[in-house]
Amino acid sequence: MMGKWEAKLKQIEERASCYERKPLSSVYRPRLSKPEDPSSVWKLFHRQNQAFNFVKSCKENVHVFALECKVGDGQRIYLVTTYAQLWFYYKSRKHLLHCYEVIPENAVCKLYFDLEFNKHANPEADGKKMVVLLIEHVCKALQELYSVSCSAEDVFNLDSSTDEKFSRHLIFQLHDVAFKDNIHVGNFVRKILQPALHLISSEYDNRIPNPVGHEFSHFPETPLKQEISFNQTSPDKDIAKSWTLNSEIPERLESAEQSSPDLSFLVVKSNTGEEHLFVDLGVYTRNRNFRLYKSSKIGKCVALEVAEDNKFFPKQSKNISEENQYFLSSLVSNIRFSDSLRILTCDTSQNKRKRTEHVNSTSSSETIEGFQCSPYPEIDRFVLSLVTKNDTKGGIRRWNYFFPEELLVYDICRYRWCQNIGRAHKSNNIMIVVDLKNEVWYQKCHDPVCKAENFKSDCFPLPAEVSLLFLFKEEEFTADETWNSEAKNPGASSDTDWDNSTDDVYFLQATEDAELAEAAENSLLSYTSAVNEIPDELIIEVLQE
DNA sequence: CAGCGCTACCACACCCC
DNA sequence: GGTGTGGTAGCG
Repeated sequence: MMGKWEAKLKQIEERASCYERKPLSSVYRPRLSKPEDPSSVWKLFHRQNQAFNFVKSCKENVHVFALECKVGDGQRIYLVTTYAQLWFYYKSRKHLLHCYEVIPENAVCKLYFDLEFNKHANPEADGKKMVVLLIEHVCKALQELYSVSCSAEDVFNLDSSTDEKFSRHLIFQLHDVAFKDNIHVGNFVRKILQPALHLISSEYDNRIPNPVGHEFSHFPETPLKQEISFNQTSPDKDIAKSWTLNSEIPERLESAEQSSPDLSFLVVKSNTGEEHLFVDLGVYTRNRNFRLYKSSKIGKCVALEVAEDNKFFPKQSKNISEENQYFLSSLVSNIRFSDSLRILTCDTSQNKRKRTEHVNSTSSSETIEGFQCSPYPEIDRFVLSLVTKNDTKGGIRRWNYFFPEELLVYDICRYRWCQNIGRAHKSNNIMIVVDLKNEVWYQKCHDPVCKAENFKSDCFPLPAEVSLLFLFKEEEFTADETWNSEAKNPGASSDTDWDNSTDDVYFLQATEDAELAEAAENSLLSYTSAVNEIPDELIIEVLQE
């Protein structure tokens, strides 16, 4: 035991001295080149953190990929480049044979599945049929929980089977729909597969109370989990409770349609004879590595290829080859912005409770605002001025930047005035969308009714000072060393704030989490606690539960 | 010189009947 | 025996 600690300590000391010798020398300082120069980005890192920090400092729309090293022990290095450039070197399949997409935490992503079973242990299992049934079940659940319509033709079906193993990846190509991040995808998948989980573990049967008597509600604000007390000291128990709560919804839906879905086809045996699910539930963790189309694991020579029963065919394009289209479709975190993009969420009630607790404990303090700034403090201030009328002082809950369209989307809190209905919403928040390209702003909102009609307010011009500042941002760019103190104090921002801005602006989805992570970079020890302190309140999309 | 993020599992301590 | 805690091996 002591040896472990000593080894760890030594490791940390070594790293510390390494950082001292080369203090953040990898901070990327782009030249002030013309924007139309398509400068190439191709950079390797030994550490995932460094790769993501580089992405943030990079003005191109780049992504992190993991490459398996020659040594067969699962060691990886991290490549940062654009999708286009990766494909250019990747397509010949002479290099980059064992490549993984890193699905970034907190990034919007597609619904995806990793499916597998051992053929010898399940001689009677018909893999293709199981895929068909699973897709049917998932589509039905998407319809019932989110009113999202899709079918097998929207599911990119990739095969990596061997004689030993049936193995597939499914990547759902939903139209104008994405999940908030892959943690939410995991919550959704576990939720809709609960009937199958019951079949495996009889323990669950004892824990789940009869749902009769609970009212079904589409809204998470409904206090239907009031009876559950918060139990800080027992995380395991908490999880069990959240399962219990989540199980209420599918069971009620089942009873509503007079038939409970038979998910017994999902139960397979492992080579040791234990019962498992056909669906691998272990692929929904932060920064999950997901093998790329046409890549193989390092020890094996079986790559992911389009399955023979795949029914998804990407749109033909003049500029992009069909193979490239398949490649782009296979990328879980490759989400194109569209004006009507819907972000689906699926929280465990455990997380919801945590968030509510946190809001309750901090909402009165000043600290929240400090973390709610985007890299554009001037625009933040303008947006805040828009959501301040009389006594109502709105705030910025979080912001997203969409690279190709140059859109800043602000989620507003404490101010719900909606131009569509001419009054404030009772329980749904609004958004302010800032279009940097066209120098206008408009309002949208999270209310299901407004969403259903795809409401978007008239466009209003951005004030001259905001537009002008944006024009000058390239010139004003300098290296940033003063980020920490500035970011936590947006009110006192000066023009040096633009130094920070260029860091995060081109990130597909930058949240306060990402900012904090960077803020804590100089202090590795404070990283965890800082992230835990992020104030985060109720969910955006409210169609689930 | 150099991966990452979990979860299942174990050993142990404490508590209560 | 039940329950919580801290630490680790090993899986994906």
